[in-house]
Amino acid sequence: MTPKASAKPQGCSNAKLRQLTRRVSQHYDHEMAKIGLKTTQYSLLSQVLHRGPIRPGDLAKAMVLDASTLTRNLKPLVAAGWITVGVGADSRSHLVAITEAGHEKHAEAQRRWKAAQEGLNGLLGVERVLALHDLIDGSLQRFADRETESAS
Amino acid sequence: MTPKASAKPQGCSNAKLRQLTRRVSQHYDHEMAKIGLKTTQYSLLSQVLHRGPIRPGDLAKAMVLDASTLTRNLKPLVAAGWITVGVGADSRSHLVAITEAGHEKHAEAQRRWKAAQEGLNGLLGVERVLALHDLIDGSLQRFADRETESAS
DNA sequence: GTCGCTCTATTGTATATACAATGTTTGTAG
DNA sequence: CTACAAACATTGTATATACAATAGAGCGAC
Repeated sequence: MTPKASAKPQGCSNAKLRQLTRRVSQHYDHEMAKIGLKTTQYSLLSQVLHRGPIRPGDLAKAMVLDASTLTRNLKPLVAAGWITVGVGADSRSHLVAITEAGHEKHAEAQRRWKAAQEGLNGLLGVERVLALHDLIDGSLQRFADRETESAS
Repeated sequence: MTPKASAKPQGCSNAKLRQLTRRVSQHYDHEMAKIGLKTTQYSLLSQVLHRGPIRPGDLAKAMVLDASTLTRNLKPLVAAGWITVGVGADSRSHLVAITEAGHEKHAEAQRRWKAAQEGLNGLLGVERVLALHDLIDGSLQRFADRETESAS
């Protein structure tokens, strides 16, 4: 038996992940704060730009977010006039879309995002970031697969 | 130039990380919910058990948490009688400690935590989890190093 | 000794997050 | 056609999170 095969993760995977997420989000937030945005808001704006107009439920699924969380996260963006939530074909469903002002804000924010992204690459090293992306993507896929299975 | 050297991370590192954290935290939370705890609360209980009695500021630093966040996260645990916040030697500093009931709750919760941890290992694969731990630890170290530098 | 500076922690305010409960609309069984 | 189930989104409630502002206690300079 190789050492690798018998090694077991030490410490709480969840706690470690949350710690790193706090650090990284703060890094991005400090950049975004210069233009009055949170990184979560930039993410949302970006997703609506690329996927919208889209129903809230579908957007929540795409972002791996609870639908109720999405509803609440949209509020400040709607209040700022960057996003609209209108009625869809079906009167019980809605449609989320980006506005002109939203487009402009996104373009402005994208420059900050790139700065933050490159800052992180510099701090952690590009190879480490690439490795992290791979592991995260693979892990997210496992979660997604499990959901698909259980639905069958 | 090798392909590896020129590769750049695609997509937002922060968004990816947050997505995975949501998934993983939900996984742990579903296990912890059986005994009426959030995983963040288990983490806190665990840290106070191992490090306490400890001053709030020191605990916050150790957990990479804002001091104000710690103050608030302690409240439900203090209300439940698992943790106490008393005065320290210096009358402006406090001391956080675990109670008898806190010990018992922690022991109960630890069994759930182990189940969640092993469930995650099974879902993602032990090697992937190990690789994630390494990358997270290395990344956290980079952040910590930067702080030390800037303080010098 | 007292005025200001630093250290420590908490409270004010806003967002992020999720589960449970609710409301509203649509479809369907009878 | 009516009563019930399914689909969709939101609101109720609680915790997590951070920055800014506040409060209170020690410590030094003079």
